[in-house]
Amino acid sequence: MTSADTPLKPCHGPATEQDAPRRGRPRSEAAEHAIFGAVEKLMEDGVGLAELSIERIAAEAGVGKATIYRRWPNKEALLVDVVDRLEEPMPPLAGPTYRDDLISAVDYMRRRGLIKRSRWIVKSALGQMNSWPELKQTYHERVVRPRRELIRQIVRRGVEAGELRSDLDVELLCEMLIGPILLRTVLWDDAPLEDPDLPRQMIDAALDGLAAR
Amino acid sequence: MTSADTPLKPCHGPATEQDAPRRGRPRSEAAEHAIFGAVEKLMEDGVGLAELSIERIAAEAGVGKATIYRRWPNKEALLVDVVDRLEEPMPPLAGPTYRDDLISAVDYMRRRGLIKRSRWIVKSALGQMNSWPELKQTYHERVVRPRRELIRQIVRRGVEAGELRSDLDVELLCEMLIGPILLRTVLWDDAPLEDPDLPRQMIDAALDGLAAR
DNA sequence: TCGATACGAGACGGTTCCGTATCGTAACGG
DNA sequence: CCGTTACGATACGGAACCGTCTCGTATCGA
Repeated sequence: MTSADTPLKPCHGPATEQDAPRRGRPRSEAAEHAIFGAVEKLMEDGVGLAELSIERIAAEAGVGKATIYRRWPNKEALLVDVVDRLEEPMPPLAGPTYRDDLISAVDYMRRRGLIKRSRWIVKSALGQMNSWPELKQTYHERVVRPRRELIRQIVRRGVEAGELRSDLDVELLCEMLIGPILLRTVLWDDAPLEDPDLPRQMIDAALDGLAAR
Repeated sequence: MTSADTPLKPCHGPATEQDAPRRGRPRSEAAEHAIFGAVEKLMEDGVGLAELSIERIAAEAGVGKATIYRRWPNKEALLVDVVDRLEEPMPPLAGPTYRDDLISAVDYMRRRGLIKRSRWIVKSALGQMNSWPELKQTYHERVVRPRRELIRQIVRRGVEAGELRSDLDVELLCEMLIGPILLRTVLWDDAPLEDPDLPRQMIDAALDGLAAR
C-alpha cells in the first residue's frame, strides 16, 4: 500500500477552488485549459469518440496523463464535464410575439448547429446513448431537456393566446416546429445552415402550412 | 511466407455463390446466418459500436474468428454488409394523391423507427460519420439518399399539381414534411411511434399549418 | 479414396489503451 | 529552508482486440 497513505481526494470534476486551501503547489489552470482545448480540437478534427483516448488527449494538450487523472477518475467523467462545459445557456426570449420567440429559438439551434463541436457531441452522444448511461443523462439534462422545455413553453403561450391550433397535441406542435432545423443539424451534414433567414422561413412555413391556397 | 501459396480469394462480402464452383467443402450458409444474427442481436442488446468486436461477434455466433475473416477482411467490411442487408426497399407508392404517398412514406419511416436494429444503425452511423468514410457512404447511399429521393419526388409531384406551395424551396418542403418523424426516431428515444395514425396527423398538420384560423 | 476447402476452437505476436507509479523539477505555505 | 503538492514524462502490468495461424474434424468434387 503505497498510495493509501496519501489521501488523494477523489476530486470529481475539474479543480473546484473552494474547499480547504491546498498546501503544496496549486493546480495549474493552464493545464486545465489545455486539456479542454485539446478535446475540443480533436472533436473539430473529426476524431471519433472511440479514438478519443486519454493518452491522445494528453499528448495533444502537452500534458502528462497523471495531470488528467488527478482531475478526473476516467475518460467518461472528463467527457461528461466537456459536454457540460460546452453548452451555453439558451438566449433570453424577449420577442413581442410567440412567433418571434419561436424564430429566435430555432435560430439558436441553427447557430449551435454551425459549431462543429456542438454537432460532434450530438452525433457521438447519440451513438453511445444505450451503452453509456451517464453521458446520455448529462446530455439530456443539459441539452435536450432545456430546449424541449423552452419550445414547449413558447408553444403553450401560442396555444393559450389562441394563435396556435389547439386541436393538436402540444408535443406534436413542438416537433413540427423544430424537427426541420434539427434534421439539418444532425442528419444532413451537407445541408446549409448559414442563411440567417432560415428560421423565419421554417417557422412561417410551419405556421402557414405547406398546402397551396 | 506460408499463406502466399494458398491463394485465398480476397472475397469481399459474404459468400457469393456465383464464381467458379469451389472444390472443397462449401461455405456454411448457417455460419453466415449465425454471424448476421449475432450482430443484430448485439445491436438489439444495446451494445455500442465500439464494443462490437470481431471476437465478441464470433463468440455470440458460436463461430470461429477465421470463419468471419474468411468472408470479410475486417470489421468495417462486415458492418458495411450488415447495414446493406438490413435496409429493405421502400414501399411502392400507389396512393391516389400525393398526400397519400406522403403519408405512406412517413409511415414507412415510422415503422423503420420502431425496429431497434434500424435505430441502432442510424445512431451509430451518425457518430462514426467523420472518422469512417466507408460506413458513411454506404449508409447515405442505401438509406438516406433513397428516402430523400422518394420524398423529393412526391413533393415535386405535389408542387407540379399545384397542391403544394411553389414559393418554397423543394428542399425546405421535404424537411418540413419528414423532419418531425425523424426527430422522434433519432433524437427522442422515449417518443412514441406506435400510433399508426401519427403519419397522417403529421402530414395534415404540415399541410394545413399550425396557426389557428 | 483422396485432395481441397471449411468448420470451431484457440494459441500467438503485436498494438493500443487503461490506470498507477515513479522519476526529477517547480511552485506554493509556514 | 522545508514539507507538500503539482507538473511533464515515461515506465509498468494488465486487459482487450486485431489479424494470422495451426490444430483435429467435417464435407465437398473427382
